[in-house]
Amino acid sequence: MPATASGNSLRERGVRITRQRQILLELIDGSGKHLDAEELYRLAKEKDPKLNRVTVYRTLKMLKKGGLVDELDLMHYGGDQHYYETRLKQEHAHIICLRCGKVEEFFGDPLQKLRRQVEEHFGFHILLTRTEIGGYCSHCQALRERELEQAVEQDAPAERPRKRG
Amino acid sequence: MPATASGNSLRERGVRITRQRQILLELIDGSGKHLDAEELYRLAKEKDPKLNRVTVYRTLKMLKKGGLVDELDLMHYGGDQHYYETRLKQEHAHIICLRCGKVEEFFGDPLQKLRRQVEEHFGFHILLTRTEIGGYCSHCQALRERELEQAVEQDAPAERPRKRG
DNA sequence: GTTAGTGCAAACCTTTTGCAGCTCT
DNA sequence: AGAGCTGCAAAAGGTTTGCACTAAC
Repeated sequence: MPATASGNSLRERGVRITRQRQILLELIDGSGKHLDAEELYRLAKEKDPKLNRVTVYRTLKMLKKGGLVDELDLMHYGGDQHYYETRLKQEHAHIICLRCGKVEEFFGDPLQKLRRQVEEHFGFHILLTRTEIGGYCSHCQALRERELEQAVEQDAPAERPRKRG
Repeated sequence: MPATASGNSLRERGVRITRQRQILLELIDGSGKHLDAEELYRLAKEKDPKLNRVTVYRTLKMLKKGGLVDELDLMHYGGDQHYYETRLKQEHAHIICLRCGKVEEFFGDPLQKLRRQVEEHFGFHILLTRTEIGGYCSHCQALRERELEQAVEQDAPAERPRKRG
């Protein structure tokens, strides 16, 4: 169970495993999606209504610092918040459809090659990497074209969804 | 000059070239660095003290939308603000030293290969990409080690009371 | 003259901080 | 017992919006 693994690894560093942290770790590990702080908070409150938003932020910060989770921006698709995922062994890129918001993950040798080349070329010691690719998924490409045609007809440009506003 | 090129390209889209926009375009194009909104605002005010911060944000948004500038996060090195650069013909990664903040740019075939593979593999239509790599530059690696050693020494002068003394 | 763009103030969203009290070890 | 963690309130940082006025075309 990944949550337990993280728990152990944290415990060894002298970090206390509180009820709140267990809940949050399980959610980050268990949910198949990339959660942002607010969504994580919402889910966590279902398990413990007293759990505070601040605790979510503090826990995320700690996990980030400890290298247990990675922080993503997902091309700011949904706004300026950050998304989180448990750190995998293998590097991968995130591919975000700017129309439907679907996120794909790409594991491939260009990423490892990039890493190696950067280390060699600059003598750089890499700690974290983030590769994000935005555009339209195969499904949305046709739909997008139709949208644009309609937009021209109606002179009403379609904006992508935002949380604010 | 790039500012003029951008200006023309904008004009063709029916965007008005105001004094404020000229100033901002020149700054983004001319400065060798990656500026964030606040720094851009500061520099712009030197040329026109009446220019408003909001205009900076609105102009950046427009340029982003128009594909004339790219938005970077630089691994949130300096906080949660965004940085901007004029869009180059060639894709490149940003390599950020998390100690000194120095930013290197890497142009290399892994990036083109990544792009091609993602397009082929997912049938994805790529609009923008962002690759950021954080770590320690060659210069800072040694300094970082020394910092850590000193931190340990100052933490535990004679003994090393891990849990209690 | 139109219409897009600006400045100003105020709102907004996300994240952080200070502090008193609670809890894990 | 005591450092570490939590909750609450409040603030901070970065960005956006509403509206009346101004300026580019």
